Parts: sequence; C-alpha cells; structure tokens
Amino acid sequence: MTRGPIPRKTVYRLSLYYRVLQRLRGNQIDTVSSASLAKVSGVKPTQLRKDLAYLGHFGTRGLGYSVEALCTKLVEVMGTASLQPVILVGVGQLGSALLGYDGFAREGFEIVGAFDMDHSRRRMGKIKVKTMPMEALPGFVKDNKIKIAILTVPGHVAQEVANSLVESGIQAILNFAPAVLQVPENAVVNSVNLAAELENLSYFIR
Amino acid sequence: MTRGPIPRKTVYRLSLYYRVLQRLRGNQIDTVSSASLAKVSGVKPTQLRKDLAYLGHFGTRGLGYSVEALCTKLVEVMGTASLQPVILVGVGQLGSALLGYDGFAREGFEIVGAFDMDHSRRRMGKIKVKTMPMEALPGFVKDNKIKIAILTVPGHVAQEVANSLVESGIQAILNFAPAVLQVPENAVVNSVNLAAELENLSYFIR
DNA sequence: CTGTGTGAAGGCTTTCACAGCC
DNA sequence: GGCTGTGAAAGCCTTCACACAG
Repeated sequence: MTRGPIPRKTVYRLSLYYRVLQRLRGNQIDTVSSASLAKVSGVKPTQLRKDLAYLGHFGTRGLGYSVEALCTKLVEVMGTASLQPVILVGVGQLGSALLGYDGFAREGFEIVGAFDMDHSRRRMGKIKVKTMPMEALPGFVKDNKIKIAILTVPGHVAQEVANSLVESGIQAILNFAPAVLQVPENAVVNSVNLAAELENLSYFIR
Repeated sequence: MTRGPIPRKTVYRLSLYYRVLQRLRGNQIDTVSSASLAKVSGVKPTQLRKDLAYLGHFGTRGLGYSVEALCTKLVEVMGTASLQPVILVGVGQLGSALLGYDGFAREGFEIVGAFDMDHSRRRMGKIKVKTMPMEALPGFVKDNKIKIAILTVPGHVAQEVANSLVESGIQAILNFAPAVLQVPENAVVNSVNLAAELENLSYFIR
C-alpha cells in the first residue's frame, strides 16, 4: 500500500468525492462501489480506488465502500472537520463579491474578517463582515489564529501584501490576483486566475 | 521541433507569459531572455523555452526573444486578438459578483448578457448588463454568435443548464458550480471550485 | 462471482545536458 | 561567451491487469 504524502491532485479529487458522498449520505445510501462513485465524480474507477487507498483499507471486496466510514475518514484527513476561519484581503470588485458569496460557508469556511487599504471601501452595505484597515491585520491574524487568507488585491501589490500576510502568520493563500506569488517554504499558495481560465477556453474553441 | 496540438498546461502558461510580456512592452523593453522571463513567470527557463518552441523559432540565440514578436504570435495563437463576447448564466451571489468584476474586460472578454431563471434577480442596480430570462438564451447565443459561457448556477441544476447551453451552440463553459459536467466532444469545460481550492489549502497546512 | 487493492506498464510533463547559432 | 532549441532522462500520474477477499 502506498503511504506517505498524498499527491496534490489526489487531494483535489478527495474533496470532490467527499462532496458526492455527502449527497449519498443524505439519501440514506450506506454502501457505494468504486464504479458508481467514480462515474458521478467523473473519474475512472481505478483512479478512485488508488486515491482512496491513500486513506487505508476502506473498501469491502465484493461489496464496495461504507459511505459513513469514508466520510469520517475524509473529514479527518482533509481537515475540514473544524470550521476554518478565513480572512479576505482586498475589498475591490471581486473581493466584495466573494464576501457576499455563501459557497464558502456551505463548505465550512467562514470569512471572519476583511481588510483593505482604501478607506472608502470599508463600509459595505449589507455585508456583516467587518472591513478593517490593513494595519489591523497582523493583530487580527494572531488573535484569532487565522491560517488561511483569500487575496483579491490588484496584481501590482499582490506580492507585497502576500509577504506581509505570511509574516503575520498566514500559512495558506488563495490568490485571485493575476500575479505569480513567491512565498517561503512554510506557506502554500493556490492561484485562481479567472481571466486566464477564459483565455484557456478560447484557445480550445476552433 | 515539436508541432501538433499544444498541451493544455502549456496553454495556461502561455497566457501567463503573455501577461508578463505586455508589462515589459509597456516599459519599452524589446528583448527578453528565457531566464528572466521565466523568473518573473515563476517557471524554469527550460520549461519556458519548451513552451515557446510550440510557437516556432522565435528566439535569437545569444540574445533572447523579441517582446513584440512574441506578443503578436501569442495573441494569434491564443485567439485573444478579437474581443470575445461571453454570457453569464445564473445571477446569484457569485454570478452577480462576477458581473461587477472588471478583470474579464481587462483581458478582452466582455460579458454581453446575463441569464437567470428567477425573475427577482433580473434587475441589478448599477450593472449595465441586461439580465434576461432563460428562455431568451438560445436565440441570444445564436444571434450574437456567442461561444463562451460562464456558469454560476447551483450545483444541482448545473448539468441540466450545461446541456441546454451546448445545445444552443455554446462551445466552452467556465464552470463555477460544484458539479462535474459531462459535455459532448465538441465542447470544453474548465471548472473552478472555490470551496475545493480552500479545502485543498487546508490540507497542506499542518 | 463481485468488487477492492496494487504491482507493473504506459503516458504525459518537466528537467537535464548539450549541440548549435548569433 | 551567451542563450536558444531539442533529444534524452527522470519524475509524476494514470491506466491496466490481475491477485485476492468476501
């Protein structure tokens, strides 16, 4: 059996499986085969089994996987068990958009604070998240033990802001700025570049 | 030289290089080496050269690449030369957020129409994009020859909506719904799952 | 006989090493 | 000498084939 660090791509798929499993659990289904779980997840059955094998021996041969047991294990491994508090930095167009988005909360991530340099952006109408000045960030991160930040600042200041985030104790950054961030070993960055995604698509249409 | 279809990952990086090159061009820099361009793009020089080699022989040995020539070629290959019209389907939290986001326009993609089933969502305050009922979609797509759609509907209707999009003539979908979309060969899907990105990060922080 | 677990094979990307051109 | 272009090597991920458990 293959133990050791789970590959990044596998981790992505694990959260995918988890989402599907939750639906199954809601429907009182308590056993699922790799074939059917793979189908709704959009992957090959063998790949699913390989992925799940990273978690240990969870399947029953001739039967399938216990939905309940798998869910429990996935929560444990993925660390979603505890509601992760998150901060958002950069309350511009996209930033305030994401503040209003409830999809994060549905998956167990609560945006507990928002920060922006620009004073005029701090009072957001109906948004219940407090928008604070940047100077308050380090203290807030330390006091609330925040580990994850969503970065929605303009590209030309992204690196600079990322540096201060890491310095303040942030360990993971979900970056929406169109910039390549350099961070030390002890921090992780996932970048989402919306315009690049569209550009990519436009290449594949003839 | 390696010709033939450019790998998906390479295409992603090409748009990245393009963005960097535009900055350089703005600064009147007309020649750049693979080493320096790679550094600011966050990739290895060899990889950059391999990527650019897909475009043909563009570098001058001992000197580097012509910023101008590369930009021109990239625009040609990536198909960003012509402003691509895009529609957005699903004007909920995230959807209306993206309508207000100006990052797409900056990269040459204009959201020319928005669609939603729910009547109450159709009048968006300051947004200048018309929000139309779903029934108007097929006609709109055909009349305006739209090829790309941004999908921001709830997960449980995503597949259904995607089907009708493809049927209407949409060739590429940027999917934000937490669902795995099945589309025919003649269509492409890029999925962005914001919650999954956070989940992924939370795994990598100890 | 059904369906998992897994070593081995295959395919795709990245990196290396160096030949070739300015 | 500097820097690109590229075959070969390495690494990573996916798929196959099949042993094995229930």
